[in-house]
Amino acid sequence: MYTDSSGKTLEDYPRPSVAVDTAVLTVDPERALAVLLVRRADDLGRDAWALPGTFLHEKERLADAVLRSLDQKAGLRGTEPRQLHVFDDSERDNRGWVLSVAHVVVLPWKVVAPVVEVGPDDVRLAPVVDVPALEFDHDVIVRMAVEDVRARYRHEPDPEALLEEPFTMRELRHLHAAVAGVAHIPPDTFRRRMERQLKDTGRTKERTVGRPAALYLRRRSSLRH
Amino acid sequence: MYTDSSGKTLEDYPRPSVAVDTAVLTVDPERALAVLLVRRADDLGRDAWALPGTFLHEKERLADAVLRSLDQKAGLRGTEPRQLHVFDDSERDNRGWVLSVAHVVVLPWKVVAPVVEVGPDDVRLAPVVDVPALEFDHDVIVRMAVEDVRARYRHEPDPEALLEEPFTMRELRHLHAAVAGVAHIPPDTFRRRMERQLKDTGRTKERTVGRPAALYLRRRSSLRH
DNA sequence: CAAATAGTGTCTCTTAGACAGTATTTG
DNA sequence: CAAATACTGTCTAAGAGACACTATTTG
Repeated sequence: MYTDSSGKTLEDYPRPSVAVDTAVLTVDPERALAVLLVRRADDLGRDAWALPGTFLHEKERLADAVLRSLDQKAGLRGTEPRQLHVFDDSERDNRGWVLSVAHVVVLPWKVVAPVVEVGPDDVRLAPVVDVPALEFDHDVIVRMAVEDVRARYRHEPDPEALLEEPFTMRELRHLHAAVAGVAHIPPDTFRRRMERQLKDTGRTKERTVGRPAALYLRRRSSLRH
Repeated sequence: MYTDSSGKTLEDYPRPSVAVDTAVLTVDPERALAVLLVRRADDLGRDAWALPGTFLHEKERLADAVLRSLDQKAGLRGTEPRQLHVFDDSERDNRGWVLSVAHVVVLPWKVVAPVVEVGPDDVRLAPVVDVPALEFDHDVIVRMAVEDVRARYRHEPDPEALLEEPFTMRELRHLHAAVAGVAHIPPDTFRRRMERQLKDTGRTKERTVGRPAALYLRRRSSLRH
């Protein structure tokens, strides 16, 4: 057995339980940024809402634990979790000493909709502007997740590949407004900022009211969808 | 004992060892951004270099473990660690399943100098442009730490409070050049960007060659120093 | 005075924002 | 044609970068 500089072995150190908790964000048809919540019986047996999470399995990767918890709790698959922060207050979970690695996952509405619409009663979406009180420090995780995603959408067109390609400038703009949480983004300046970062297909959207809109692709087309 | 939704208790889950590893960055008198390394006997008993780190104690906060490891391994105190990332490859440490929470700490040369100059032989600084091969994934941690600090210095004057107040624009500019890893920053545009974020003392530096320079304070003066 | 350093005026370029105009479709 | 939507031209303001100029000190 290898030892560290003090001659102790790994077994000589206390080990915390390690959990992952995930803010799953999506944009609903009303163009609101929303987060997925799961029902959870709290200390007193009352219903409460929390983010989906799970404890780490033996030698499991954190991202795999995130995907496993989303599959088990909400039947969601195939995503790319990003780490946000480790919550390490020893009192944060009254079951014991639990570190939680907070993650964010962004999914298209098309993927989330079936889960919350026809799925079980203990999964729901809440708009991020109106999240109910959550268990543990999950309110903080939601805030960090929203900030993270908004920062990523600030300068790049749809970095999470929420839109199906090809898409129009209008669709892209509405998506960015939803993520940013604003009602309106000026179309002309938005176009000029984004156009150089997109690939023009040369095609236009057919059978529309008004002048047909050009169709674009992301430069680095996502493998998703 | 509280249980989770599956009826299992905390003890039913495997628990990884959890470590912290820290990139301590400073700017040396030659104006190079440098990282603190500690000597470590590797698998074969040969000398190798690594970042200072330690295993978490019972219910200890991560930031406290970072401070404890810096005190023990290098005699450094009084800092504000920031989390960078959790490294979770189960094979990353051949002693067993170890999660490592990487941190970055930025310290003034005045604090680091005594440790590396008169301190023990198994602590040294390496310029970040020329870091030797490190144990584990510590090379990656150094890269992330440097990126983190550079991003923080991009738009704000000395956010880590490396300079003692008051300081001149020239001192601030040289510091920012060191952090960014460039030989020169154009003085006029640098001044215009930073001046509005500083508090002018109205005083000037005495007994200098050339016109005396104005002395500035950070707006939100640090509690350190 | 020369040398050295501090600081300013100003030009160009780029970009965001605002706003009005032109272009192309449906019905 | 009107209505609707897509797109462009152009003005203004702000900021970065470059460069020359002025200002204030020491010796």
